[in-house]
Amino acid sequence: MVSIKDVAKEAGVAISTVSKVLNNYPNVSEKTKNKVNEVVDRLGFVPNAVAVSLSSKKTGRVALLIKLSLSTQASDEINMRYISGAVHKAKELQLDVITVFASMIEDMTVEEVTSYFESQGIRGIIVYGMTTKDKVIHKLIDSGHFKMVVVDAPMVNDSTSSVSVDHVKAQYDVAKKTIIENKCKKVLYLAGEDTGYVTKDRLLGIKKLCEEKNLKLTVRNGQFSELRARELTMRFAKNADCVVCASDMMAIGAMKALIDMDIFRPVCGFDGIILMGYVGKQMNTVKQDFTKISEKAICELNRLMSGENGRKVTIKHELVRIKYEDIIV
Amino acid sequence: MVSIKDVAKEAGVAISTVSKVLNNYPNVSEKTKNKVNEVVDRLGFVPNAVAVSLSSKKTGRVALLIKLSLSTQASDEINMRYISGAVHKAKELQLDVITVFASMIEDMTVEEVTSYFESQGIRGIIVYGMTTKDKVIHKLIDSGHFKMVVVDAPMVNDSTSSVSVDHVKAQYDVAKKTIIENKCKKVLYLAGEDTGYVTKDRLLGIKKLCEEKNLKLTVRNGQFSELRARELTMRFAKNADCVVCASDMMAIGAMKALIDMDIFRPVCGFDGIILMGYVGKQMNTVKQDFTKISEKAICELNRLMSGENGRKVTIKHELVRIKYEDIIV
DNA sequence: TTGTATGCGTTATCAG
DNA sequence: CTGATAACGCATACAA
Repeated sequence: MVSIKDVAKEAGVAISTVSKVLNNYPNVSEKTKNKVNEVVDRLGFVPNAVAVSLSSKKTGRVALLIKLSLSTQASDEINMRYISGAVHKAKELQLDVITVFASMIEDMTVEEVTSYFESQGIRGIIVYGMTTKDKVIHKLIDSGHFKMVVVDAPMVNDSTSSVSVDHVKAQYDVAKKTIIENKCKKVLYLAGEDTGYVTKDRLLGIKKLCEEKNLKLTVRNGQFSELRARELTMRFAKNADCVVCASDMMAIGAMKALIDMDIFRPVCGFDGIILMGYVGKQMNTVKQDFTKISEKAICELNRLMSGENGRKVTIKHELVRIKYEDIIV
Repeated sequence: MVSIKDVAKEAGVAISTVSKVLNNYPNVSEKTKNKVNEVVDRLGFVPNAVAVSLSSKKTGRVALLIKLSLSTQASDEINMRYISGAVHKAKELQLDVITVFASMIEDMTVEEVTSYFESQGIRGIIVYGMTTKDKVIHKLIDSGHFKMVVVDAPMVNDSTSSVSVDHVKAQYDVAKKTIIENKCKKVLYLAGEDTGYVTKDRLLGIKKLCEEKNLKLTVRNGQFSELRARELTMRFAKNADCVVCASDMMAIGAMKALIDMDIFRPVCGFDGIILMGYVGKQMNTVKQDFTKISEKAICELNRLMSGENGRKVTIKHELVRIKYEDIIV
């Protein structure tokens, strides 16, 4: 392993000089700069990241905190998009990423979590899919100990940014499109887990729409569960003329139930997962670009880590219909 | 941040003594051991992983090298299982994991890849889904520079282990079951990408079966593609009485094609992904426990890193039929 | 059994 | 503009 010492010796300069040209310090003559760079290239020297972070006390190390709740198709797809978006962007920004699953820290106290991350040299954390019940994460955010970005939760303070699509508007938009296309009057809305922040927002969206359009709205808690959506659809769909769902998995459950019941109701979902193409019936849904959301989250974390303050970042969404022909590869 | 120095001072001993009790060295009196441990607990001291690895020159740091080939349902599900299995087991073994996507190193030379991983303090690498065309990875393995575990590829040497199910037997088993259940005579086999190591093995399995049972075998290259499987099924399924596929995605493509063609042929797949439950028809398939495979891979890497030699590890598979009722949550 | 001293590879602070 | 030198937090050979 070629170290800075080797470079220094070979170039006939001091270690500190090499360090300076590596880090683009001023006050280094062009001549020595060139000489050092030449040697660096020739020897294929790459700074030892471990030593750099020990010395500089800055790790640029980031943790992705991911919930592996239900092991459904949907969550796998979404989490993979999150991870790959983050990892790629992180490499670009020279950050180092580790993946942590919520289950790994679930019975730790804030202090334990803090020292765990600290011992790992973590400076920033991205939290995906946080709920109101995640007390430890709330405390972590309040402590201001780490720079944090929460995806799909409204936390913002000096060291915390939030990144998400506009769930209120997105739910409003997709439902409106579906309802107008089918001239509906009575909406069955299957909401998500009531501990989720997005659940509240999406509910706001559908309520706003129904008030505006003067539609009858029935809300049931489907807990983001395909099975639960299936049951609720069986029970309540007859009295409605469309089923608006707060997630694609619920939309799929609802649609499959309707097919089994042999009645037709337009259904719309939320997320834009590939599985929507396999159900046999097309549905409107909100396409969230999870990769991009995660890239933005990394960028935002980078911003925070360079000293800037937290803020709210909103990502654009898109309305789509997912067909089998479109997704088959 | 509480350091070893603080602990030493508080406990009234030398830093080296603290280090010794932390690392369970012999020759430390019970008394000081207790005292130190008490202080460690009280102060909530956790060793700084960065400093540890710089000092010991051993990082225990591991990279997961993942291919993000086609962004299909299947690969997301499989990769998430791989990642979560590895991350969890790694935490248990006190290893530190980073995720790297093949695309991030695809246009690097071996030297560049080596110094990249080296600079990141990586000592071991798990390669998922390697193909015969991955020249750089081959060279990396030959170099013996890192401890490596290849999942689904037959590489083994002093510093390299392979982990996978027995693809020959698995393909043989699942096809046999399907063929016997349906009394088939003429098999259409849709093989995978011919650069994949598993492709060869699975092909061996089906060939063996067909010879044994004296069945007519037609082999076509479906490239693990759902679309390609669809096309091939449309073209060739009429002349066969069953379709054996080297992957679930192809099985799904084939089954959907058969439904559209309005003819029936038993179809079997390979992998055991959840999506199989959404196709409407049940199929036999091989269930690979990707989480466990990845856990084993980490264990194996840990073994290699503690000085042992590479070997071949085989994981058990299972034959299943995936029904919608089973997977809905 | 315990403590001292040195080094790991780098950055940063000073003199020169 | 350049070069010693002291950190960073910990491990470890060696001395006591």
